Amino acid sequence: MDKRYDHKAHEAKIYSFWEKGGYFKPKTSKKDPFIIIMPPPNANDDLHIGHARFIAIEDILTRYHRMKGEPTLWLPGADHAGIETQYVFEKKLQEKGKSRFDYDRETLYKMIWDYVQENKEKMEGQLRALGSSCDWTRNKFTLDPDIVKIVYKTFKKLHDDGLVYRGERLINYCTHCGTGFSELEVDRVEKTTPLYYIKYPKADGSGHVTVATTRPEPIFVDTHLAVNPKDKKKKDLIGTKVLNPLTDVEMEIIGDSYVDPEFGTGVVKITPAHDFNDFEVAQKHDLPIVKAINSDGEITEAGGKYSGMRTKKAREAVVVDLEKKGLIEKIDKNYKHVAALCYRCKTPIEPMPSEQWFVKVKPLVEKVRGAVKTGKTKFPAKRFEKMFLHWLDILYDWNISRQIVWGMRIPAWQCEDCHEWTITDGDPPSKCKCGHKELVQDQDTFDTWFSSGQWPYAPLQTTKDGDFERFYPTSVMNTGFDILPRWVLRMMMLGIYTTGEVPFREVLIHGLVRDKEGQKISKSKGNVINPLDMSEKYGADALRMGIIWGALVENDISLSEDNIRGQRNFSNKVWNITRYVLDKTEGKKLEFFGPEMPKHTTGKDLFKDDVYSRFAESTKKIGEITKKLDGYKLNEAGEIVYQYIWHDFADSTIEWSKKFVDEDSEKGEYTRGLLVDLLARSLKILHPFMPFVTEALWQITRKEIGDQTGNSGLLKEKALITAEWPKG
RNA sequence: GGACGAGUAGCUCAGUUGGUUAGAGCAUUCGCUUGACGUGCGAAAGGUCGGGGGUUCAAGUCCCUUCUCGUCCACCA
Repeated sequence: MDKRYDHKAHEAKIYSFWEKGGYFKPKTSKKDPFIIIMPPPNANDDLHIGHARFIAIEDILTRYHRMKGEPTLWLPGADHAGIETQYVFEKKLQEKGKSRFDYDRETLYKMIWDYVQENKEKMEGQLRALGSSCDWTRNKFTLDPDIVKIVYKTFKKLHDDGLVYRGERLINYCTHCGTGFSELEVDRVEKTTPLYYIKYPKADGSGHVTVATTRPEPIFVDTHLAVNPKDKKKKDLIGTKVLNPLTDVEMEIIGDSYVDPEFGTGVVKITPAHDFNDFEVAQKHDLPIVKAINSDGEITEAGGKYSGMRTKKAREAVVVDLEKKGLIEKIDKNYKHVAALCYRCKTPIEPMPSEQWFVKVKPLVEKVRGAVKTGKTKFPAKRFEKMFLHWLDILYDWNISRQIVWGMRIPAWQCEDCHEWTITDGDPPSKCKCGHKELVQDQDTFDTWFSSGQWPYAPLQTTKDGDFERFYPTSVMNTGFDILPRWVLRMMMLGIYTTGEVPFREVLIHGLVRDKEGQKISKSKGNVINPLDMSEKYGADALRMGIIWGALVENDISLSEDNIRGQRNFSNKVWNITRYVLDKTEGKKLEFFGPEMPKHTTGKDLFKDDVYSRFAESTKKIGEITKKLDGYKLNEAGEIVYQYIWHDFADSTIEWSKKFVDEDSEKGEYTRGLLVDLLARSLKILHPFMPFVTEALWQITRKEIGDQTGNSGLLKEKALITAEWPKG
């Protein structure tokens, strides 16, 4: 054996030994299965350090349960990631001076498809490099035809059950991405914007009413103002008329309780087409909804002289015109308000009236709430349960249409004659209910979360016969808190709706990976830690241990290269422990107390007492580690393993052993036996954390001294990955 | 405006139901080199557990209050 552990010489070989040997596949056993569906990484980029963390977490759990003899499945996959991928791809096009409008739908789709396939393969290689023990024979992609079929079926079922409707609603529209979003895909950022106080002349010429607004540009389509009927000072205005400051058209003042008398001037202009509150008010009062802004972010034809201008320019022009007319009372330039931005590209979101497919969430949400309250799905970290339940309270109907090409095209066809929609589970209908045969498919695709919301069951229904029955509901869903509403919530809604059971029994939330100063990692800060570079430099084992070390799973973690280097040193320590044990035992006679705990001789034989207590210490530590793993305290489990192997086994027992280990006496034989026993146990308990070095050492140890261990049962398994987890 | 989390050694973090001298890793200081490993070994130093008050025989741990960070939510034009 080399003096040092060289991870490059072993990792790839060990991985292919596992994969070719079929060790990642769930075995049959009477025990309850353990299954994690991997949150499918987006197939549009390399894995980043955040992926490395969830890979470490899920692989530790998977390997631990596999060693406990449970039928264990970690199911890998990749996400087409609709808007995300289209955004990344469009950036690439931009670099080449092109845009999505230069290609027809089919060509663009094909180009993104090829791009994604290439990335997907690369990403899968990276998952392997980090030691992921997922079952590649069950690998799935969200756009696999059988998955798409399932998603379509769900859509049709929802529609047949009256839970999907098409309606004109205000949606969150990003003029840059060219698509609408659900409210969960909108970022809110505090911004300082001018607040304009605009005078509306009263129609009877008796003065004016002042309105405060941050958005003067759509004033020309406004037809109403509103005040609070409970506002003593303002309520007399209800029913009176003012003139539109830009068009001089008469506008009526209405009363609605949503107006806050304390804010601004207590008078609000109503722009139903571009503001969610105003839209609601307009529906209540049956006001006209006139679009002032189109999907490119330009003023519509209704805007007269402003039409064609982008909103920002139009605003400037409107303000200039109002100033000329002397209708601006004042401008508060330090007004802070919360702006809605596209979560993808940070362009301001325009509320826009549009026809889209919506899912009624109320009935689905109630079942989700029930499942959480009754503990069918648990959150080991309680605070996330609270957060989750809060989300349930504030959910709106879910807009699932996206105006992008990349994704699953919605299986809905509109009749050119009667304009009725026909929904199928994928195949185009031959004719409309009215008998007409000319039907046109909806141009839109599904929200990615609509398909990934079905990920806990869709792959299982397509992999192997019986998988779904065997493995659903899944054991643990591990994901970041940031997609708790976007993803976990959708999976719960759709999972319960489609299968009648919760999609997972526990939701294990993990925190962010931060740099060593605790700062968020971002390209712009230049503090990116590339997991593959780290793995290349210090070994995948060191990276994995480093990335779970020092913080509970649910908390943010600060990762430093020093930390990873420390773990590399640990992997080397284990290597040298094995080297020592093999050096002292190879070809020598070994004696074991046997697989059962040796009897304590209580002072009659001091040597045997020593052996006993060293063995007992390991058993005690194994018990602690097992308990920590069962409670998802991975860092604490890892730290005990580290502490035990380095300080108890190496620093204490190995140093002690040097007194007897070379003797040909009974003491020598028992000492050597103890070393082998503790080595085997150490490799086992470390394996989930550092799979490569431990498996490499297991193989070497078996080869060197496997036939000396007699019927002790130590080292009996051909592969450590499926060796039996020791009893604590 | 609400809700939540964090504040423990120089740094990053553990400390389950309150119970001996408060722990780990990294960093620091000192000392060890033929004999598993210098990616090593041995030792040391370092904390009035954010501040204040309370409950208790006993509080980092429970209660109240306060300060400082951070996160999430919210339609205030």
